[in-house]
Amino acid sequence: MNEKSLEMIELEMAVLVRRITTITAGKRNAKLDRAAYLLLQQLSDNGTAGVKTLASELQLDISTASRQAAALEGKGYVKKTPNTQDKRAYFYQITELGTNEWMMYKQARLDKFSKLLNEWSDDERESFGHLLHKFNQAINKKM
Amino acid sequence: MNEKSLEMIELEMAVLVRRITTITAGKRNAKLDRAAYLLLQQLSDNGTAGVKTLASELQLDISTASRQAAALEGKGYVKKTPNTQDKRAYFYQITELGTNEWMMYKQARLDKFSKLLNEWSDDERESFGHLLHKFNQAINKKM
DNA sequence: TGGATATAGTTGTATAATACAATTACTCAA
DNA sequence: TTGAGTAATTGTATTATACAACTATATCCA
Repeated sequence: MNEKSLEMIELEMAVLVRRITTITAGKRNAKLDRAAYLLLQQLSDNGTAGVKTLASELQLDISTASRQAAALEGKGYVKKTPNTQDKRAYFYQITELGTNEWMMYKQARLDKFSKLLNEWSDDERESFGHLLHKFNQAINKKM
Repeated sequence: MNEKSLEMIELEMAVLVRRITTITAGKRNAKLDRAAYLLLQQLSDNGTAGVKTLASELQLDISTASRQAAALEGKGYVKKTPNTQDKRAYFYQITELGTNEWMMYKQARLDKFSKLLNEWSDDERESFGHLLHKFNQAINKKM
């Protein structure tokens, strides 16, 4: 294995996380944070789910997922309905308001990425997306 | 611009940050955290620096950099010497102990990445490192 | 030259995201 | 029918961060 590439990935990954933390830290006024965004994305993609499922999909502790879901419910972005089969459990479902907010937030993110990457070639963007996906899969599989 | 690639990057980036947060969150016993690691890296690469410089290089608030530097000084990983030219300021320098810890932490990270990426081709690893670097530069320039 | 302004660093305080532990209410199987 | 297991919530602690107030020093200019 080429050690130089490995070192580059290792370093740039640390820097990337630092930068993204900086960017997403200051936004006090934003209606959605990254965690909420991914949670809504899950519900939007896969329909209803309970806290346990959400936590496992997002690789969060159940308690964290529970608080996030409760926060989103408070804002009216998700609806919580009791599971009549299993009275311990609930179904969470994204609301129309939640869908709207989620789509607006997503569009804002897309705009930001679009500006960041507007000088890249189509090849580079495609390759980057593909490799990021592959990397995330590797994490899922191996950690 | 190919919208599909953009959407892929946007989504995978959110997932990546989530995964990395999960990975780095639980490590109570680790001697270094990511922030400290980057700070030591700066001092290791560029020699001495004051808090203000470190903060600006890491894109942290000065107060945060100050606390991190103080924490590292407490552990004996950096040495703080007064700047005799400007008595408001100090020079921070990595110690031998700090260098050792930093190198061990770095090696542990490299091992982890090595395992994650061991099924990738050299081309993929090189390309990923290069694109990550390019992305970080874009963030630096445009945000 | 001395007072106003700027700067390096520290410390107080607040916030956000998280994990772990304890608890509650319920389910299920022996 | 009771005891082990489970879904969710809530209490508590930790960590990383930013912003604001402050201290000590430096610099600038009238």
